[in-house]
Amino acid sequence: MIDITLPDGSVRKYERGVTALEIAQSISEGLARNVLSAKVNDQVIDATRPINENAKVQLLTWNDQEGKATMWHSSAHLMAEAVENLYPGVKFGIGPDIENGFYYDIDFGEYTISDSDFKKIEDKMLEFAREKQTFQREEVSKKDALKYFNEKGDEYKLELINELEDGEITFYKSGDFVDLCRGPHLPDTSPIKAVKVLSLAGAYWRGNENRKQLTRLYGITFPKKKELDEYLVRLEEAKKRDHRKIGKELELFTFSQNVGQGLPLWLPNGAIIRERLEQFLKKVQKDAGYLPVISPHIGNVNLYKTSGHYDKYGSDSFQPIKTPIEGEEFFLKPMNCPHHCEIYKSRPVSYKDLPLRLAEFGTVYRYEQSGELHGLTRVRGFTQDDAHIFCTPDQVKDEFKGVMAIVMKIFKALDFKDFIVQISLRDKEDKTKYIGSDENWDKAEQAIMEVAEESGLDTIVEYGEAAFYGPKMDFMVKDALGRKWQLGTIQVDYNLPERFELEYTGSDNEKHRPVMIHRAPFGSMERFVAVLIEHTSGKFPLWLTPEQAIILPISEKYQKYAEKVLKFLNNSEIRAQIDDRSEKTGRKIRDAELKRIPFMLIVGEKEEESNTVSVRQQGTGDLGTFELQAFADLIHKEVEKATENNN
RNA sequence: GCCAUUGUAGCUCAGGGGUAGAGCACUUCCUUGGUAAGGAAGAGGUCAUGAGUUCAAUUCUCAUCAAUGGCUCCA
Repeated sequence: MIDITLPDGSVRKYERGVTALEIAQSISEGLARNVLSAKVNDQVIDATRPINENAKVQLLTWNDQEGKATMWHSSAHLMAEAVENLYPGVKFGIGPDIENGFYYDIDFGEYTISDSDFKKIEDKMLEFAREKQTFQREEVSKKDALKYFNEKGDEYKLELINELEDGEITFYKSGDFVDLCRGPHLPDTSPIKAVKVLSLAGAYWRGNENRKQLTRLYGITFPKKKELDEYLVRLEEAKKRDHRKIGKELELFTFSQNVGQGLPLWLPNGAIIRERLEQFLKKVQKDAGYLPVISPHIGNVNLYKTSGHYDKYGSDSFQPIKTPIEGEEFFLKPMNCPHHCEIYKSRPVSYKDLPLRLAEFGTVYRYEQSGELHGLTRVRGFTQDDAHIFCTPDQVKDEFKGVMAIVMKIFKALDFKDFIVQISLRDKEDKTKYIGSDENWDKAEQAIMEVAEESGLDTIVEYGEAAFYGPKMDFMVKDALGRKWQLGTIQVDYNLPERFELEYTGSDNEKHRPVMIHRAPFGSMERFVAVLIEHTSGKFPLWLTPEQAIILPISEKYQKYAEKVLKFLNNSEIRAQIDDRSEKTGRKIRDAELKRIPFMLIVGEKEEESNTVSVRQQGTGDLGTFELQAFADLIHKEVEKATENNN
């Protein structure tokens, strides 16, 4: 007999070789029906695998993320089985579960497949699922594994098997489909009641663009039809928050083929929001000792040869502009740092001048691959809220901390709670991708790790994700559809000061090399506004919104009074307009609601007589009658509340 | 850049080898109204661009451009 410890701490005795499924059955039939897999001593395994020694066992169901993962992983096999049945001879790459569902990379060979084929794949999957096919695990020798896929002619699986050790190779068989797989899997296919093949995409084998592109099919499955329907509704809801859609509806920005791909045009409403954000950050930065600078949009090719960017990105940039007579070459600036280095060099610097913090909302241009462009989040021309801090090595940590404080201030002001802090360090294996000395890299990486630890924020560390010139800390936020975007960034750089031979005179009257910190709390104005739109569904905080109030006269008779109210509001620094169309009040309210204008001020006979406004709040409803000054105070108080936190 | 899909009025979309339609928005007129759509009339499109097939192409074919979902990339 062995002791099985359940999550509630209770210990039960079972025969050696008991399975999680049997344990579930011993507790209740209902539980047994719902068990998808099991966590045994922190390892997730098939619910049908024997347990041979004392263990902690957690039964995993649809309510556990790991249970879902098991179901989706098995669903990937089910989809592969369906595809193999419908398109004999196709070859398979990998097919893992993902955050929402699963995918399988498939080489369809001669077949061409499009989304019109999804239905029959789904139908076949459901057909197999209803057969209650079991997932049978089999340990196979490397030799036998190679033999099987050699006969099948699947070079992708052969490649994977060749990288595995003999003795750790397992196959799973469901129906007629046999796959190389570590598992775990469902006991059988019966929990899969609703399936949806979501999309198809090209995906390079092993993520390498020089290798063959396979067809990736994305799908998701559920134990109940209703849950699938709800998921699809949620997807539709999320799409309504898409910044591209809201940007169009609220007239925030647009694109024109005549201007060019990835080159956003900010419309007045969007420009107001962006300006407000810039003003806000400028004030914060002024208080934090930053100095404004302005640099041109192009720079001589030699500047980028000095910085090292020319070698690294020269051929992947917009190509140089040439002067007609001299033939001098200029690049559109892809970043502001080389210009700022030259500003640093414009006069001798003493240690007393440090830290020197040079800030600029600098517009940069990068040639992004056409397939990568995406609304405002990935563009070819954008404005960074950039600054470069030049300091002594001793000041790095404090400066880094100071920047983090600014990022947190911004996130707090805009109520961004759900962000990821990622620290990107060098690839441990391949250090040839980076410029700069080992010693300097170690110093920089250590400083970041220390500050991160002291900040108390949850961080994730990624090796191999560093910029080529230094390690960095990025602040990532998810968009409406769960895609991650990098916003703020802080990067330590020991390399550019070397390349530009930056110096300062120390208290010892010797020359020393400063350290540089690149930082952009918003990241880019374009991307930040995009994420802000998706987080707020276009209901911007009062201090940012383009139009804070709209005055709705009941009829033309009250136009004069409406103008008086408008004048008062404008004098009180409140952004407002009058809806003077000859429409009914209900219509004006509806339109203002849809435009997400925070306050609607209804004025008619009553209001004119008493010198008041009837206030309706967007999304909330009637707030009652306010004296003009009382309404202005209400707005000012709310704006202050939001901005006070920030200062 | 690669794979798949898409491109018809300002927006959302229907249509289809014989030179185009709806709703909303817009303009004008009527209506002067109290918390999410008042009524009528009118104006709007080389059917993304270019070539080919055809008596005839917005519709079929090809190319180009752009957008969408991914992959790769992202100083």
